[in-house]
Amino acid sequence: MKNSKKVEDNILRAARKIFTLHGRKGATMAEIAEEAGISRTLLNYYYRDKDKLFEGVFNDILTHFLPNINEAFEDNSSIMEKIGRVIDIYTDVLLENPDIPVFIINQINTDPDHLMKTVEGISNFTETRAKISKRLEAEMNYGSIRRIPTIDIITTFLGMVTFPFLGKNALEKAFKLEDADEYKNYILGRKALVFDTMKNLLERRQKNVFSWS
Amino acid sequence: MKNSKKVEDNILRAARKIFTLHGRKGATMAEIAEEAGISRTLLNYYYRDKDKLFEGVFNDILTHFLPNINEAFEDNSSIMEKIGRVIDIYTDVLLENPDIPVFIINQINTDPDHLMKTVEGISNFTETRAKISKRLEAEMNYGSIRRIPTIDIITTFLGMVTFPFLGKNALEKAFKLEDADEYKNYILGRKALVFDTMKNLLERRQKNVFSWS
DNA sequence: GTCTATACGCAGATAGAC
DNA sequence: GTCTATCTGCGTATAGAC
Repeated sequence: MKNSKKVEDNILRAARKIFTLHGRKGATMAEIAEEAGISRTLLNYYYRDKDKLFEGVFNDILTHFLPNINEAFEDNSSIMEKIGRVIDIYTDVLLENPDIPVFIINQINTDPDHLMKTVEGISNFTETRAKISKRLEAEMNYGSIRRIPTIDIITTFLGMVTFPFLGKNALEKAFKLEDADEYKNYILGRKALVFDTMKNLLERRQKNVFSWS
Repeated sequence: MKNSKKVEDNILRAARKIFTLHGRKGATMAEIAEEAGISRTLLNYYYRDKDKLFEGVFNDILTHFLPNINEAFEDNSSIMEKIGRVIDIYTDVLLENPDIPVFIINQINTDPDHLMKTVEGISNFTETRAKISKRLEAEMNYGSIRRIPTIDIITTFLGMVTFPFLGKNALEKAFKLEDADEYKNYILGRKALVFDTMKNLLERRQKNVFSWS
């Protein structure tokens, strides 16, 4: 049983890579099998068909992409401290799983309904989302952060955190990040920049700072 | 000739949609033909094979994605005015072609070399890039903007501008943007937020503002 | 669990009539 | 330019031996 567990993990890793690269339709069982180092028929033994395999990868990715940020909202730290922690958590998870953002974006574009429904069905997602909204609302009422739409907070955060992973291959070439360490250091150093951006987004300031015309 | 031009444009539009959705491998000629409202064989008449069609879509997209921002760097306006104009240009182009970011991200992940080489071969890309770098360098030396790596400027800009398009379908559902106008207004309103973020990134400030630990 | 052999359908591409 | 018919190969999936 220990060995078959190991094989299954390896299959999931290989399948994730190929599905991310060529999409649900474009990926072939043969290529996944080759990437996993097993035969096509053996792959079919573990996952009876392509759909089952995709669902396996899909669920595996979602559980990683939705790290438990619940805990960050449990203690009595300040809102900016919480945001710093969430940036930390997401950055570290994505450094370990850099292909997750590409996979999710493709899923959003090919089958958004399936994605949203699965996400809502997972553990405490809805609960966590409500908790975060409530906290932000309270902070805005109190005046400790600026009153801006939640969608702006979320897209700014996700855009800043995920884009370096979405464009990884191009960034490495365009900016000559030769080895893996250079890329990793760039990502780690970026945590502070993301935090500063979120701070700038949320902090209270004089009016009309947004207009440039 | 006028009619065949119209048919070709329609094919490119359909092909772009299907390639974006299912990838270069996953997209089928039949589905593209159906989307374009013609038969498979007629599609083969216009584009002899799938590769030719993909290249057609690819080049079409690149010329749109690399709008001529050269002009923005020609006059003697301030650096922030230029950035405001570039945000304007990109936002407007992407509103007209919202699937471009997804297509590019997938291309980055499946065949980055091909992408980089094609980009470098296009019009005045290299020249424009050099001009922008030079200008940023000069501003940093002069002290009018903060000294930060170009990669941070580029990823912040591209992440802020493209993410709402990459995640369009999910954002519309999560934040109940029911009709097309609501999404468009959100994107247009976001221009100011992107500008403010870039301003915050580039403006000079006291040291250590980046640390939160 | 892992292999070989095989069946079946789908997708790409061309020939040739009109 | 647009159609019908057809060839060929690839990909999925299962049967069955070991």
